Amino acid sequence: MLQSKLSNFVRKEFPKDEEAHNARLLIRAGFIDKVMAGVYSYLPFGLRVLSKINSIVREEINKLGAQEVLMPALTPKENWQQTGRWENFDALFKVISRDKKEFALGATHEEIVVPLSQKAIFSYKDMPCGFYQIQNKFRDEPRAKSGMLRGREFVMKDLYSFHADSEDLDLYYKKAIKAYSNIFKRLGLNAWLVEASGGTFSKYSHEFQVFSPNGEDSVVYCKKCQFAQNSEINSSKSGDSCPKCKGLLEISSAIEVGNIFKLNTKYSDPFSLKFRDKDGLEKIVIMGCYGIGTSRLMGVAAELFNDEKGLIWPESIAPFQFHLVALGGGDEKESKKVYQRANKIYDQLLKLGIEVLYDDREDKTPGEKFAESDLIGIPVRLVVSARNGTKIEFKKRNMAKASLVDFSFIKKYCISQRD
RNA sequence: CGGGCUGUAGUAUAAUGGUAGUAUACAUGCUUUGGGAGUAUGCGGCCUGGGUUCGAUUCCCAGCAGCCCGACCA
Repeated sequence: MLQSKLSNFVRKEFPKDEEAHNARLLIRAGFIDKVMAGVYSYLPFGLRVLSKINSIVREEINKLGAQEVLMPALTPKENWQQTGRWENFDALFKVISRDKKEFALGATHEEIVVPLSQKAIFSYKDMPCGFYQIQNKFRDEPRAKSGMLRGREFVMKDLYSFHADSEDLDLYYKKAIKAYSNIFKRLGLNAWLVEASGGTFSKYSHEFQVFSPNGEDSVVYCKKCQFAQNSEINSSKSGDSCPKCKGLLEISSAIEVGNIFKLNTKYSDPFSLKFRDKDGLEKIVIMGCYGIGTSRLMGVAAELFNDEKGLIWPESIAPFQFHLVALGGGDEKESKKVYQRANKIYDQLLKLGIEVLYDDREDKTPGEKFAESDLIGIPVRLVVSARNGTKIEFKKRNMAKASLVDFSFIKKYCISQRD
């Protein structure tokens, strides 16, 4: 994309109404805009990152065999009454229509997906079966905080699985854990699988937690055997011995990036979601649910991957792979040549199918271009200038050193990245 | 929902019971071009309502909004 044609949302100052590192950086670098507490717009750069996260999640969940659907955000009161959550779910956003009918904005979709699956699940042969969606969720949080980490509207992938028996659920659950691990690995996140309470969903659950000093959660963990529990179900202190391997327990604050539950019949019961089993008997469907906040993941990445100059995106979710920066100025003829060379490189990169942001703005000084480039945090910066002649300066965002290369090097680099 | 802090220009900030300042951004000109350039000119502002006062952006009260702590967090 040509930067000269893009609206520039980059700011010189951090916003005063955000304290959370992730939101400060994302807003300043022009990825998101704050609309109100806990609600943000995704700007061109931010949307690219979010879309990439969603794509990775989609790929891995598709591999699980789940089917993507899109359910409504506006949902009927009756469904929530059926499960008792119209009254019990405090964070449910409720809206009233002009004829005084009440609705809920989707905070989670058991109440919608169960009646939906009722239309496709009749036999044990119809299972296992999984439906998922990537959609905006609404939660009336008592207090929105930590920037993108706890919003009132956010993007979430929610998957619901349906099974004839609990063994099949166990199997699916294990596969889901693997899928989630793949997702976090691809995002460059070191996520721990942590046992947690099930809240109102079920007896217990598993969370995926990324350690960070700014996390809301607290995790008790053992490096030796990977034992990990949320502090809400384990009151051990740092230095206590691990119940599994007697190793040393440690405690870290952490950000929850995924949560999976065995729902069993909690939501199939109220809707009488039944099927005919091999033995001819009618039985109740067993369920699991699996959530990942993809907009939160963007916040987590921003929270973790940065330095004093700005963001540093992992390749897999960077808004662009290359930031091509042309430095004109000085002698007019030389300047023209620089932009001509840069234009050509831009075209060549596009032909290679590379996502490249091209800073072709002739009215910006080098200092401003560099500062903005670092702030945006694209993994590789390519500089074309009179000083570099026909060579291109190649610099990784997370490295201090730059090197002068030919286009053939860049081509090779792109190919190596694909493998 | 309790407690605390804060609302000044697009953004970030300063001062003040009596004409609101700086930086940046924006517009125009000239100069400049490898780490947020220089210069000149211009445009642009005190959250809302009430109270005290001759006079309130400033003090008081309320509301609204934002942030933080707590409670909550499916």
